[in-house]
Amino acid sequence: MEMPKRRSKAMESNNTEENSFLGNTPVEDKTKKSDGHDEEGTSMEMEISKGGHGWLAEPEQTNTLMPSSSTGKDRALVKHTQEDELQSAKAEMGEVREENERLKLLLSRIVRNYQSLQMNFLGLLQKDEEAKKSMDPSSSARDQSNEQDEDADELVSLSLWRSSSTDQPRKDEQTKKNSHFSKNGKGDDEEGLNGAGLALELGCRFEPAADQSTEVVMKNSSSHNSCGDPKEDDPTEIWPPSKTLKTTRSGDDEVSQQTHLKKARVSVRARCDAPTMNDGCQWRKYGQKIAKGNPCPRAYYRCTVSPSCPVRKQVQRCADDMSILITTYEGSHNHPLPMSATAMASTTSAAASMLQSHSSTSQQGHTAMAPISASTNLQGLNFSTSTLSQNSRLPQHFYFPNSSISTTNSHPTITLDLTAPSPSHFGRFPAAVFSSNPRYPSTCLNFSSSPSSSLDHNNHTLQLQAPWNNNHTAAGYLNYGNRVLNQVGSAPSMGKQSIFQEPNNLYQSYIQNQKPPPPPLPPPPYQQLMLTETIASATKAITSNPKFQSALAAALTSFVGTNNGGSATTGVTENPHHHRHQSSTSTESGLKLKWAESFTTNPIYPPSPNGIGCASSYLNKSS
DNA sequence: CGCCTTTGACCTGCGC
DNA sequence: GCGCAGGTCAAAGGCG
Repeated sequence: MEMPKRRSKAMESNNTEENSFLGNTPVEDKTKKSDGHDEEGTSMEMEISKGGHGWLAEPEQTNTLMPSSSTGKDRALVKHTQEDELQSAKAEMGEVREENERLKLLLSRIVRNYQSLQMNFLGLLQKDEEAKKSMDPSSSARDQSNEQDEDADELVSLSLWRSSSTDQPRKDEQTKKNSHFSKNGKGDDEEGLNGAGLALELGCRFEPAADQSTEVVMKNSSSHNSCGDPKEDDPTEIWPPSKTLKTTRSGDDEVSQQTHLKKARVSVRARCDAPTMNDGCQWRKYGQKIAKGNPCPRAYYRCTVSPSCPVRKQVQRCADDMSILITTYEGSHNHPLPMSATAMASTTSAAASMLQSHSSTSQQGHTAMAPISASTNLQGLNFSTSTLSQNSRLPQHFYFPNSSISTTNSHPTITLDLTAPSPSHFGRFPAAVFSSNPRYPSTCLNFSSSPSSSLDHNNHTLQLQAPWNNNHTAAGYLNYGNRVLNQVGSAPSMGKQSIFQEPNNLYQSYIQNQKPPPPPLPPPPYQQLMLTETIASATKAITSNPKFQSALAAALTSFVGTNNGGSATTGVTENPHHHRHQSSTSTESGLKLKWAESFTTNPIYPPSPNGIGCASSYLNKSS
């Protein structure tokens, strides 16, 4: 256990050296880029720089067109210079155009793939409904129905891996997928691309058996975020050079890799009155500790779905706001997950992968900024890691100068902030707040609402509102818009919350004063809407709404500095079954209308006949 | 009776 | 090397 640590230290220094440019200013990045080598994504960076996006503003450009007023020589010189600049600018424009074309292509692929999945989903949905209808008292019918239900469940799970809509036998599919993960070294085929990374990665579909599967799981789930993305199979592309060094040097690749991966954590901040968030998994508490700096005890849970499951979670109330529950996940499940747990699992897995990406590119320690991989797979915030290697070379990142809300110093932590402090709703995009702890980058994907719905084209943010707390479930519906946060990172999520949290602070104070311990009564059903739902629903809205798709395209255009040779791995993954469950089985009264409203524009997931747009009933199965 | 939580002890890693 | 803090273990007790 010590060795990996020491190695990782060395790695960090290595990494720091290799990625030292990450701390450079955008201008420096630009300098690097403009020496003629157009690696993937470079032009996009340039586009961003030129596009008026504040964080990549480029002062150089402004000088080139300075009017000259002196002699003819000077004038000629200036003119010459200007022509050069013009030419280079034109060349850059061309590159940008190419890049845009590629991204358009990518987007269209994503859309096509999505539509295909949608068709599949609808078909399955119909089947399912027919099966339910045909459920009669006869045992045979029931058996059949049950079988179908099981199949459906299985389909759900299996489909999570699908990056195409093919209907292969499920068992085979799963097997293939698993082997595909570990073996498929190429992926330039359509399936690999599949909507250019439109992998339905929900992360936790592994053969629940072997001990060594754990290692595979760790590798797959954390570094392979998009099953269809072939590049992830190359460890050197997944891991920063230093990390690769680490694993190769040790001669104990899997163990050390796993050791490393275990350190990656995903922290979820959500308002929740319950002692723990219902994330769909089964947990057993194995310890509790008072952590320094927080009077609230930290509870340690381990996943009990499978005895060998390495996943741990820590639950702790936020010291500043007791209504906020901070749940930190570590590890990846090595067993099939309940439906209700897939979204969270995929989210954490994906976020962890994203974190790995950050780790690979921002091990600068003192730099309180974390780059973001531009690849945002919004199935549960599935941030593809396939562009890792490029990220490490191409500093297309966002820099946010703030420290993280992360509570750990020894683990790279990504924080998903799902606090929903304000009932205001429209025009939100998740705000990605990036920060770092002293040693590891920490990323905060802030899903909290923002005080303003104004449009600002300097940033592309996505905000989702989590319907966690009963007190905020009035706003517990999803909205999206094209809202931009200026200097998102300049205010850490906590601070950010404080900006627009006043009404809730009142409530929270009230809560804290009135009932320090969470009420023992079970919350209304809609209160149990879990992160899974929020994320999945967000995904739903994200993927189904053309507006969002265009927004996504914009985000891609702005964010994606890396493009895998036209097969950028960014993709919006879909889990049709997941949606089916969510959209068809809801019994939540508080949310249903809102959800329904949110998805009214969604032709794929219309509100259920009874007007229920989104459900969490499947969550209750496991609770 | 079995499962779960509690809780003190112990282990490990990290900083000084 | 030492101390601190985080994390885990495992016995004891509670609960259904």
